[in-house]
Amino acid sequence: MTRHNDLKPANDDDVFEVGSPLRTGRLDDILGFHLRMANVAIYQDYTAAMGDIGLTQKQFAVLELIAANPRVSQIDIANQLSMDRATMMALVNRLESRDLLERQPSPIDRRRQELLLTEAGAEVLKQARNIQQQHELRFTSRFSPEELEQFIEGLKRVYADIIPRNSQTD
Amino acid sequence: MTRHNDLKPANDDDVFEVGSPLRTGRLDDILGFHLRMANVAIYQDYTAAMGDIGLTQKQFAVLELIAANPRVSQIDIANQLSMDRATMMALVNRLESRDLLERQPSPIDRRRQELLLTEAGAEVLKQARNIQQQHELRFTSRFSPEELEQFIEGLKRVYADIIPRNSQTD
DNA sequence: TATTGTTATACTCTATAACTATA
DNA sequence: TATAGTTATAGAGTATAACAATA
Repeated sequence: MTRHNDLKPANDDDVFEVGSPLRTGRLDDILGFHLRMANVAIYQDYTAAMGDIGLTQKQFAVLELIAANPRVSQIDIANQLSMDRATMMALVNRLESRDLLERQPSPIDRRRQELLLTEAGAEVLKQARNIQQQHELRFTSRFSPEELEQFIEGLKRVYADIIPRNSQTD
Repeated sequence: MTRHNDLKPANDDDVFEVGSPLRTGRLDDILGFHLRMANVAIYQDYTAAMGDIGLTQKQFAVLELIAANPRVSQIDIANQLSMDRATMMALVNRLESRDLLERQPSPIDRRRQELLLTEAGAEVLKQARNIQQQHELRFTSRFSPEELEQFIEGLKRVYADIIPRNSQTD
């Protein structure tokens, strides 16, 4: 229950008591640390909420991208999400084996497989959207509309120059 | 290079051109999506920057927490980072096998192992901090001090009620 | 030559369950 | 009974490299 580590406070601003969190030390000054913690918090709530459906955040994003861009290729989705082709392949395989999407060879470019939601996929996506909305609200409700807009703008600033991962040399 | 998918724009605000990113559709309204993209952007830059040292973000955080809380136990670190005990175990094993930290049985509570940085661990942490600082700056430089403070406050709001994962029933 | 899909391998992280020794 | 550490297993994501078919 309690820690035996309640000694050696680093400074007066950072004393801790039994049962309190650890000193975060230098981590507290690191943007990436807070970003990761926020991501973990959302990931955990998302996963718990989505339990029955069993769609990961990435899988959900892929289904949404296919819904918004029918007949999109794996590589375009991968680039959009800054994922590797091979990772995308594995992810699409999983969704295909659950019959949530299908691959169709492109008539224009025969290297390509076009991705389409199945009826089951569209149905699952619909259910997932509802759950996601509830989940989302548990976090967005902590912000005023103006705050939220500004916050999301900050997030976009962080990933503004994110790199497509399947471009050049291989 | 180009996509063959340049048809069926969803609406006038969302037309896309050849070579442009996909339509993100509903994803654009999802806080968790932007948070994950921001996290991916930082993760990729971090990983590239930390290449030679080979410390993951989590491993770096664990070393920092040990540095700030000498003789801390695995479970306290796990709770602080909202990680599972078993995951923490594996992570500490990796760091121990690289001689970056050592486990010492607690004289007070013999169930516990106290964690301490080795000299090599302290040295690696020092190097990692320098690299991390350069990396960090590539993102924080996009914010004014006031913007950054507000942005981080938002992140903290998101993970304010994050759950310790090793508390109750198991 | 470059691109898309594909397969294979290896590592990390995550989640769960169970066991042990200690409290 | 509950806790800390431990072990084992399985699924998911990530990174890299290579190959075939096609552009």
